Amino acid sequence: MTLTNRQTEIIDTALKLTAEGGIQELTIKNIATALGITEPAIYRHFRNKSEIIKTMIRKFDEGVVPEKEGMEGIAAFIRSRIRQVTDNPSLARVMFAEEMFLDDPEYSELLLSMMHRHKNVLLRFFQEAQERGEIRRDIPADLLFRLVFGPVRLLIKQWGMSNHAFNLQAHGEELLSTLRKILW
Amino acid sequence: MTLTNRQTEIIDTALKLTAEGGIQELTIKNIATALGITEPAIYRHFRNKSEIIKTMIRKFDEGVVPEKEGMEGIAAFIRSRIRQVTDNPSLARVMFAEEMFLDDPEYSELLLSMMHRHKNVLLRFFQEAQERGEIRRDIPADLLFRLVFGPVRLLIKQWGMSNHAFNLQAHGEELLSTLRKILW
Amino acid sequence: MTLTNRQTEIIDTALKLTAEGGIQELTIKNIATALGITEPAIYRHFRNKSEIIKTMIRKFDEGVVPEKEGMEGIAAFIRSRIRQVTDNPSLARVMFAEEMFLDDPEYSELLLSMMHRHKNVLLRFFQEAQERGEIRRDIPADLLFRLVFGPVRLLIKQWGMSNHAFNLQAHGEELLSTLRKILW
Amino acid sequence: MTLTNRQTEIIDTALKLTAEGGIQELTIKNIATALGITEPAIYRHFRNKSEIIKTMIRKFDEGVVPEKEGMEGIAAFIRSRIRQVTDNPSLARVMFAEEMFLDDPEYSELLLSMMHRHKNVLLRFFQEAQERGEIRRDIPADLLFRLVFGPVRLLIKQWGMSNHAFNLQAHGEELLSTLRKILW
DNA sequence: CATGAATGAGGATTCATTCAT
DNA sequence: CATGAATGAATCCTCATTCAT
Repeated sequence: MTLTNRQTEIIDTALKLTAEGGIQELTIKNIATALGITEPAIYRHFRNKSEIIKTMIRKFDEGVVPEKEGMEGIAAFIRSRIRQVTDNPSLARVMFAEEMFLDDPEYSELLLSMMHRHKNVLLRFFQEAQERGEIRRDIPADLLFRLVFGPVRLLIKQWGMSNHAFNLQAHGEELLSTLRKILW
Repeated sequence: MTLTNRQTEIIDTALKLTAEGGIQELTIKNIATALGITEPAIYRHFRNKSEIIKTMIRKFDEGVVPEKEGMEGIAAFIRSRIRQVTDNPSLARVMFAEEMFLDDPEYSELLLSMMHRHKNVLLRFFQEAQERGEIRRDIPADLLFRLVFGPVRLLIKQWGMSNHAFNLQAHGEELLSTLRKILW
Repeated sequence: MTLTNRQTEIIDTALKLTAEGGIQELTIKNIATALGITEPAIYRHFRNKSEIIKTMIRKFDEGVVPEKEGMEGIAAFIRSRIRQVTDNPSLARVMFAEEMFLDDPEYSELLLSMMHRHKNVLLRFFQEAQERGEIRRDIPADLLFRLVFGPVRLLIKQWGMSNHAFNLQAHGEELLSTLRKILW
Repeated sequence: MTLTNRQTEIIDTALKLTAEGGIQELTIKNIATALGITEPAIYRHFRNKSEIIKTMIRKFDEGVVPEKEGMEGIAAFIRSRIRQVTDNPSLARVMFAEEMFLDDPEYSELLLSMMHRHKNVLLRFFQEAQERGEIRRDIPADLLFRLVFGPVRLLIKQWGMSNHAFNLQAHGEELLSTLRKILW
């Protein structure tokens, strides 16, 4: 996914608009106005709105899957998510808002496939962590996934909804160490 | 919040439409068509679309706050959420999708105030639970909230996104007992 | 095909616009303005522009196929076409302009199927006429079709392009009797 | 009308596009894409779209008027039309579709003046043919024109609409000899 | 001779809402 | 309690054309 400068600008604007006002605010006109150009100009850079949204969604996914193993992999995944979100704070309000893209099956499928891909990677991490004794063994991987990523999602969401009122990174580390503590 | 029959029908339809296709599918026309009436007829029952959405949002909140204390209160809260959602499965895809209502400050405030109210009640429960020794004391209440309700939210969301592919109540109980175990 | 009053008005306007300025002039806005209403109002009466065009095309076909036989059938067909066109002069510039509707396969198919239906009826008439000795037998039916309907089409087209500068009915009768004479 | 190579390519593409999808498909973008160049490049070769269309229309007229007399002239005219169309099959669907160019008076006038010029030449041929006894004298020239060119037009149109499903030249000769026979 | 980026005008369509009946 | 007909505002998108490079 290599984007031109203008394309990146458009996607970033789209992200910001969606984060601030929901999908309803994501209109071609709003993007164009925010960029100081006219609506038709957008179409030189993306075939249609659908392509913009799909490119935006694909951005949620950028380089999150780490090349580690076990508990290390899990921690790396969480940290990469947090880094991604602090780098581009708009993501915090959009990344886990799958419902916002429900209207077009194309989007929901894209999102769902991303979710599943991540989940599979993480389930493997959990299994490894259990085998290595990094995590207690009496909790099924599925449940572990929920116990770990439920809080991570909620933390990021709270950070977004609070307009970044607290230090996400610090809270992320705190969450991580607490998770380590209670899951073993 | 006493609703006439027709009003209840309208809200339920609104809920279903939003759950299935996102906010974008929630149009007066879609509600009217689903109910087999015409668009102007809707306005006999609600002043405008805004009222419909706000009534819908208020439904997320129905009788969730239990009159218990400590760990009992927390468990009761979670069980009441799960009951609410199994009673009206559409809620699962809508209830925690705050981002969907971002476009109108009126909605986000309503939602946010609900979130805060719940959070305060729950923080009290956590404190009580810690004081009573039902929950370990070395985790700040804020973090506890995330650790408990992150997974609950994710569980309900997964149930909704999977089109109710698993037994939510059973998974809820499993989650609850695991939480008790690890937070001990 | 029963149309409401408004629908008939819309189709008649569409016909007139197309006749006067070609397909390019057939816009929802032009129809609406001609009728003194706004564009969205049109959509109360037709699902979309496509339905308007298809309804318009179907009008070319109204009651043209006579219940006669042989030469009588042919004459009746021609006279009914001429009557149809004098009743609604806009038809003259549209009816045989199949190329105007080339952009949508739905239209061209509709048009083509109409053409074929008519052709089949007429080929039968020609055959009957030849069997009865009303028409000379040394010309294949296909060619007869061209010899008769080529001139009819051209006559109607000339009438339309000349802004109805001559008496179509009289010229039609003249053409008819000449055809009888030369095809003897 | 001397055209550069690129101009000829543009006109041929325009012709093909119009033949295949009607005037609506004749856009600068479609021409450019078909030629593998960008839209602004078109404007190096034609001042504007109007010039393209007018050049295209003028092509309908290329070398059709023969230097013969009487029946010979008529036959030559028909044969030249058929040759023109077999040389460039797209013409078959465009040449006699005057209605397609109705939206701009400039085009319709151009087309009409062409039609009239041809008609005058042909009327002279008919007159000569009648004087020479090549054609029966009891039919007015106007009507003769319709009787001959109605079928010719229809034949060419049928050939175009059928995607050149039959041998146009052979059918043309058959039509010609039949015309000779019945008009004698 | 060609492109990349842009624009003003206009296209079809949808939306929430109103009003007379 | 409901409908039929309408509207203003907004949506996405396409078109011919321009201009700097």
